[in-house]
Amino acid sequence: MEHEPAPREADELSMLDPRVIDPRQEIVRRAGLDDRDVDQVVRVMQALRRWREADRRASEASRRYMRLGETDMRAIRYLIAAGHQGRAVTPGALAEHLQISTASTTKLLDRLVAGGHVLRRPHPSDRRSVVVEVTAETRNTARLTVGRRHARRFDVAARLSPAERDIVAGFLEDLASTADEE
Amino acid sequence: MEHEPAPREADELSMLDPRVIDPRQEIVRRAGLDDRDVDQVVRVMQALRRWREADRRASEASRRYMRLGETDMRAIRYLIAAGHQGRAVTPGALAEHLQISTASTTKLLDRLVAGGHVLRRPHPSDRRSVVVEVTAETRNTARLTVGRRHARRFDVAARLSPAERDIVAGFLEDLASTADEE
DNA sequence: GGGTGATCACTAGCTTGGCTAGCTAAATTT
DNA sequence: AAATTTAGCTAGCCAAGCTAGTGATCACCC
Repeated sequence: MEHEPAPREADELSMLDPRVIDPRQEIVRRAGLDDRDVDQVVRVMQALRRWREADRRASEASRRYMRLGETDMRAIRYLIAAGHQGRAVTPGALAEHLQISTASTTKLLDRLVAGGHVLRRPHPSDRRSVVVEVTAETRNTARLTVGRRHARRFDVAARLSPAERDIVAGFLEDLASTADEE
Repeated sequence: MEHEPAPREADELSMLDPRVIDPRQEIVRRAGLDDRDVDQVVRVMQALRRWREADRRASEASRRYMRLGETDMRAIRYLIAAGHQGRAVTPGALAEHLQISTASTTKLLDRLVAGGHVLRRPHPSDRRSVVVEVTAETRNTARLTVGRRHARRFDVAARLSPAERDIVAGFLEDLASTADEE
């Protein structure tokens, strides 16, 4: 088995280039760019894709390490963050955040309880309900694995100058709100 | 915080701030940053997360539109890209690309064939094998939905100056290779 | 207070999309 | 020509979603 770093990425690249996806070049014409500009923009978009893929792989690795599914990991991250802010989380709130049904959340919690990752405690004021808490051990493990990934990311951003950080942050914010449109 | 539109986002923010995730502040100390720097870097990372989330939602929307699962959509994108380069794709190659078993690929192709998205043709030179092709209609639909998303992204990058594009691309490339480390 | 509808988590049972194991036909190697 | 490898498929399992429906509790309104 060969660990191909290159062709994997290259395979889908054609869809990133507006000259390919949009044969009539409307996008390019509208933006008023020349070929050099287009190449540069494509480079940005390739980099964006590369990062997203790399990050996906990395977070998959830490999930594997903790033997958790994707949703399970999201749940734990959410619970840790909420706990950090002193907010109690009920199964219903968790379902809402994860955008899954409450039935699936019950099963999710059963899994996490069985794995020793969370506890169900009685809700202090509503006897129908429950408060979910992450165990100390899982919290620490998650902090270590997620934290390390974050630290590396952080270092990269830290190397930028303040002006560069503004440019990058502004670009990403624009991108995010554009993606959310419509 | 500031203009945060979604509490949804804010919920997980604490894990993005190294002052929270790393109480002993080793990350910050190592990078030699003051509080203002940290805020700025955190802003970059929040923006990065916001974009990733927004993009995830957007691509989910186009999957819903085409009534396809995540893997199914990836498969179609791959097939379209390959077709564009004149490369024939076999089920085996698709399995390799998607990183799923060949058995799952058979089922995947059954689904896609049933939905009228792809065709199985006999392989021209290997009678054990098969060539998979996307139907013209699905290709067009995919181009429209994926393409529109891309066009919007493209426009954002196009608004940057050439120098800014270099900064952004460089940053993202660093980020990607850092994420792949270890 | 006492009834009534809403809300909470949970259970039961289905569906989907992965997986491994094993098959047959064809290609390739010896 | 025989043996091995490779390609895709079938059979059957499992994990993690879903919808529908339940019982307990809450909140409101008379």
